[in-house]
Amino acid sequence: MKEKKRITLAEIAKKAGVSKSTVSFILNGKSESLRISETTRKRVLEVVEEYNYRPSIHARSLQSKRSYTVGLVIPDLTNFGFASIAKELEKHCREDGLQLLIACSEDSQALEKKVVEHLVERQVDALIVGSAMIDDQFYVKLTHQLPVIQLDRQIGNSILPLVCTDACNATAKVVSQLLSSDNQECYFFGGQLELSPSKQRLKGYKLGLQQANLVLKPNWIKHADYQSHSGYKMMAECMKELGRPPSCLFTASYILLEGVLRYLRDHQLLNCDIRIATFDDYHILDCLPIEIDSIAQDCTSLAQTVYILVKNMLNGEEISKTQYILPAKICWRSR
Amino acid sequence: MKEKKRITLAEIAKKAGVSKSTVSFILNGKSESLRISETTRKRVLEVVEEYNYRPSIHARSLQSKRSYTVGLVIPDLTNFGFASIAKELEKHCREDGLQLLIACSEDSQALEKKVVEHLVERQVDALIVGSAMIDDQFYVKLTHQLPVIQLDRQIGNSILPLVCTDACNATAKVVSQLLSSDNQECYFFGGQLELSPSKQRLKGYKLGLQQANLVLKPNWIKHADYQSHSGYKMMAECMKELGRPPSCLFTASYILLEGVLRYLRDHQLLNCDIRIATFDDYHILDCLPIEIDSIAQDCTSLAQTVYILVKNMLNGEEISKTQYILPAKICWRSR
DNA sequence: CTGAAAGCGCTAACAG
DNA sequence: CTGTTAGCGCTTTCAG
Repeated sequence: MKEKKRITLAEIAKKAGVSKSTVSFILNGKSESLRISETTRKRVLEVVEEYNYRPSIHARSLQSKRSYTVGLVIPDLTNFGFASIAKELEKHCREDGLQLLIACSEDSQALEKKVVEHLVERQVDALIVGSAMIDDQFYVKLTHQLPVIQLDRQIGNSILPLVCTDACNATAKVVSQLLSSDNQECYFFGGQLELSPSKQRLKGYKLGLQQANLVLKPNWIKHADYQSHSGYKMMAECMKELGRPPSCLFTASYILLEGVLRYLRDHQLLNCDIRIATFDDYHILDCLPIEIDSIAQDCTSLAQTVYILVKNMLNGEEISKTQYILPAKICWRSR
Repeated sequence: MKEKKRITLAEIAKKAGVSKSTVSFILNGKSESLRISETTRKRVLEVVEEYNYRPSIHARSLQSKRSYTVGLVIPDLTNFGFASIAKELEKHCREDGLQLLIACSEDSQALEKKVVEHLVERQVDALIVGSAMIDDQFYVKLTHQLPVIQLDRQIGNSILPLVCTDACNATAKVVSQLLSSDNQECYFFGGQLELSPSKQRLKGYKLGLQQANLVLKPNWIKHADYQSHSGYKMMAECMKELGRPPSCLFTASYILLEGVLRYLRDHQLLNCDIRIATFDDYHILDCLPIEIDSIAQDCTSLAQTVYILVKNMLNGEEISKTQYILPAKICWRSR
């Protein structure tokens, strides 16, 4: 591994017969304002081209106190939604010469704090977090150093900038549709209620019942955490209560749905009379014997919106609107 | 956003009443070799603690010509396997004070080249690539600047370091099991044959047939690309050829399987007599009416192995073994 | 229009 | 054992 040392600004300057600053100005598009002659400009650019010169990002960062990086903290990269957003964000960043730094918190508050601190040490210019915290104090403090934006999840009633999906209305719509064919029963399986998305989904569920003129029975609502086996257990509980599968069910996440489906499979109930809808959309839902309506987050818009927000904040622009609730997309399969 | 400017080494030194180098040495664990007195050491560390001082990574990078970052280029972050590996790698890196920079190539050679160049500009210390290239020349050149490691995919017969899954043997085992109950037919649906994983899976399929003493019929093998609708189309073709579903089928990826399942669903064939096995494991396979054996990559081991390799190369150690073919795990559901 | 020079914050010789 | 000093490569005044 030969350490072919990179060529520097100084060397380029010498080869082009000008001074370092001239090269620097040209490279940073300041030739205009400084009225650098077209000939020098061309000559310099040729040399730059010839030697395939690339400025050192570290030297620049040191100088400018910017790192040209953006931190993204999400609970889990293997979660399809977060992965999609990460992927889109990475593309946006790259196109602007920024670098996205991705870290996972695994939904642990302690780990989240740790990875954020790591990113801050790296001097990220901005931070985007899908947080598992229940108090935004930690992030509010950070705000003195860099812009912080909440993604997908709101910490309490934090007024920090936020971009997330309108889970409530989509859920309501899906749930009331579930009930349209005169069903008189609809269960809700959810995860940790502390998380803002959970709250919104539950709220939407209740709204949906209301819209269908159905009075909620307390035992219809079950929740534990977003794990497959929790879905399985809730289904088992439900069966015990009813002696049969519920006529309608809304699962607050795909992973819970998996648990439910596994239960049904294990008990030969895949062809029973049950209507299901779920939050999260996966292609596999097109392949199941049960027709399951689903709610898809618009990851492209989420990523785009959050990115624009980041850019604006980095440019120090005054932000008027800081909270964005984006509509979800409903994938109807039952009709 | 107040730019609370960070405290510097120099200030710490002044506050502790010592010189910059003393602080630097202490912070870099060189107190031993330089026999710095325990008292100064303690005093300095106290000041560091008090002001919560963190060295500037950029200044250090500029100086040391290392960026303390590792680049990871994968085709797609929303692919569960790659996401898992990325997640694990990120953890390993973070624990060592490195930062993982993730970028997606979307399986485009042009884009891959671009993102790699971006990462190289960022002066990543090492590069891990799940490449879509068919020629390793580009990477061999890079080798002069930094260590490059192939992950999951081998470019041609490239002798660059490689960590991947033993798809061949796992596939053979699964295929021969499919055929165990005296089936006389087994189709193979695959993706782009240029990609090394595809080759290995096909090879394994053939080996599996052989082990089951079945003679391959050319029309059993179909391939296009790794997209759901390709799986759908191959299945349609197959139906046309046979007038019925094949008795056995191996899909070379989960995404192709999805297409197949969608076809079966659309044509009310989910309960027909078909045996399927697939590469890639997903939990949802536990929930389907068809019992599908699957092959799971051991992402944890892949990540760990590739990380150890990276570390060794970064330490400039002589690497004796550079090609690692890790066993896959088979998830039996049919028995 | 262009060049000289002063840092950005840190490391590592080299002197004491 | 500790301090001085010279850069790392780039940006940016401030003088020509």
